[in-house]
Amino acid sequence: MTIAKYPAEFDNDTPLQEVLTWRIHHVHSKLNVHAAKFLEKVSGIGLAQWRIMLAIGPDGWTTHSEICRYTAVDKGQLSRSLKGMIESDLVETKNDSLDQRQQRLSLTRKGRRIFKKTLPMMRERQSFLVGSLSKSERKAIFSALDKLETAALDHEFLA
Amino acid sequence: MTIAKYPAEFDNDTPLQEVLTWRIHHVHSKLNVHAAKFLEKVSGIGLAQWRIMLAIGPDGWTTHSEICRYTAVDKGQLSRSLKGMIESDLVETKNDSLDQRQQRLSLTRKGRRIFKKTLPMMRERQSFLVGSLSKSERKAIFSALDKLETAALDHEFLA
DNA sequence: ATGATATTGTTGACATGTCAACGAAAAAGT
DNA sequence: ACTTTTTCGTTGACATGTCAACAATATCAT
Repeated sequence: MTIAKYPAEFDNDTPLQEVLTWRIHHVHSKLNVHAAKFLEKVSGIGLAQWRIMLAIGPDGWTTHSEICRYTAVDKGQLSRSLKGMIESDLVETKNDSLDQRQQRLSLTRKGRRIFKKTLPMMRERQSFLVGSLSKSERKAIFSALDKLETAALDHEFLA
Repeated sequence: MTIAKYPAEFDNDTPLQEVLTWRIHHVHSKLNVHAAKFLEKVSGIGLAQWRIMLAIGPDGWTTHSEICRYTAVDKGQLSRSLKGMIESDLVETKNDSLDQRQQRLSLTRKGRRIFKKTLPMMRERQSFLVGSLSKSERKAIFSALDKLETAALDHEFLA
């Protein structure tokens, strides 16, 4: 009934090393599920929607492409998510007078209300999670993540 | 054109803390894409398939539920993945004589060939990735991931 | 024994992630 | 000016993740 953390085949030569990506996969999925449940309870919105609200922010007008750069969400996915958020009156749009291609996006009054209610809860959640780490772990995990990211990119050119 | 790493709204009080889950999300997705490309090039199989092959192993007969426990993959997803792998002659099944509900699974000769070719490549990849970390980072990221995982579980009961 | 309960694997439904093609509009090159 | 290239957002296709319902079989309790 217990879940094996480390695939045995990887343990032969290099015991812990091998399974890092595996661990990240699992932890990521648990964190995702947790965030989704939490958000659902707190404000009834989805994780994707929350990320977008965070990128739009409580005031000002953004564009699709700015959100994409900011959140690294796929533009197609963003387009579809926004459609839903406009339908449920979380986001409103207006035309950009200078560039006919883009739309300017902003939270509606309702969206802003939810945003302001949700932000402190999400902060609290993050504090709880990060609070479980020691200071050195906190520092190390960030630099480790950065390094892994660039290592994955570098490796593309080799293999 | 640069991607903002940290959502500004989270930076007010607790600069780095807040975005840990965000960072994990991105790095995980990059690693996933990388693994998929790598596997595609090396042996033409998908990441989900590779995880399953790893769980089955080069010899012996396993069951669906054992693989689920081992890999923490959803059983429905597993069922569907296996269907494809059987079609492409990577996996074969036989009935379990003692329990009519379960099937016993094993790699075919072809599956075993691919497995043996792929394993060292994936080891090499992992070594490359983990090799980019210092020893202390290596240690810290594992314990940090463990703690985050349990913290997410604990938090369910609170909020 | 037999009736309630749990486990195994399949299937359906739906959200999310990833990639590529496309039309419209703007920017750049000549 | 006008052709080429780039950017912006939409849409389609398809893989993956998550949850729940289900039939068949096994286990457990009495």
